[in-house]
Amino acid sequence: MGVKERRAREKEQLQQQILSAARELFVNEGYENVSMRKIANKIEYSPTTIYLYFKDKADLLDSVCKETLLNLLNTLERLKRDNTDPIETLRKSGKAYVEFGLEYPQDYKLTFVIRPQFQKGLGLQEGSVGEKVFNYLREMVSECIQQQIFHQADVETTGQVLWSAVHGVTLLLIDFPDFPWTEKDKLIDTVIETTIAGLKA
Amino acid sequence: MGVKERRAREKEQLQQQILSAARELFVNEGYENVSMRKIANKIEYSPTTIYLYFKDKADLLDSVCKETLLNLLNTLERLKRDNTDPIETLRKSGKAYVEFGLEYPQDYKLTFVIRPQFQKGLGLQEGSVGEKVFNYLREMVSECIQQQIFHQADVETTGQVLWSAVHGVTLLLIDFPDFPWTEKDKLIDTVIETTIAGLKA
DNA sequence: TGTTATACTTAACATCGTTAAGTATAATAA
DNA sequence: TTATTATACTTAACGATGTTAAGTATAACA
Repeated sequence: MGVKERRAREKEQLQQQILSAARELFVNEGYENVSMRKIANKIEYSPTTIYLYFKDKADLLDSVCKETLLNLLNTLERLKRDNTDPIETLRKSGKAYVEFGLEYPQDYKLTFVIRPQFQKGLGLQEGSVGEKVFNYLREMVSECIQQQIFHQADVETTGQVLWSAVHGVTLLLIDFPDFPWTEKDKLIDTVIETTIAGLKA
Repeated sequence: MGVKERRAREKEQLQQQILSAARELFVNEGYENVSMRKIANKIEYSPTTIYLYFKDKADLLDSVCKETLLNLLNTLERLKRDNTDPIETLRKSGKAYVEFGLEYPQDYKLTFVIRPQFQKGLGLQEGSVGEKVFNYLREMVSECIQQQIFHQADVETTGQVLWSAVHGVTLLLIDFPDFPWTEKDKLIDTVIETTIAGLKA
């Protein structure tokens, strides 16, 4: 009776194959410039096959995003495990957050900019990966406040200020690649340092 | 010999009519969901007529955004005229920037998020209104540095850090209206205060 | 060996941005 | 006033898009 299991395995493999092809194309060519036919070509199936595995193109991007956000969450939580100093963890987390956005700009923009526009409140609703990421930020900030590193005691506001800073610099770097930015790493570091310094003051 | 002038006037009127229709549709339905045919319908001309006035759909978006940016620039420059204290002007400008974004969220997103996606690098090039807005920021930061208010002497980096902060909080407030934010004005003020404090430190 | 469910494909639809060719009409010249 | 020319706009079409309905092989089962 292993037939059903094998079939299920094969389906899952193809689903993953579609997902991988879509990710690669989305990242390299941009969501709008990737057609279902292009994805189908890449995996050597007919375009309609994709619809047996994903509701539509947006669902496909949704799935790609969820995967990458899980990666981000993993990266962040690994950081927390390896570090004991909360302020240092916060620093590294901020950097990792921005770098994630720059590595997967399409995913980042869909999740944090495009999708909320059409599906209001769906980006950070309960149980979503996005919410888990913000919860991670809450925990870190909370530790910093407990150790009296930050002057202000409001976890929520402090977290939101930090998030604004990293979100802002991430999107600016993504959206205006030709602007004469300060060297990328220096800018990111300065944004994070400035915000932390401001919270300490 | 007023014929030519009248003709030119009529052409300009139609151009403005197209622009207005496009803005209204873009803002209400989103750039991607608005077709050239839909715009044409609204002004009761054939779709191809639009191409006699604008190179393509992206050019149309470009023009809409330029208008929006000019509005923002006007708001900011009025602020500078009324104020002498540079740090106070900076504070108020930051607040005005965010409030502009929240008052015209669709325009803001079109200009700073959607357009760069379709017209790479065209948002802040030389002579553009976007560049003028950033130049305004440069001047203000420059004055603050001259008066030795900010510790760091790098005008560019300092400006970019400030921009990241206000851009970030603006977009977060627009895109996640259902998130349990700290009270709006308090959050905006805290973001600006924190960043300025960090730059002073 | 015949039946049925599964996995995939073919063909088509409506719509998109955009271009080339064509047509009225207004302005000019005779 | 009439013929010519320039201007403003439209019609028709192209290739490509996301997506759906209908059809076809093939594998699994009775």
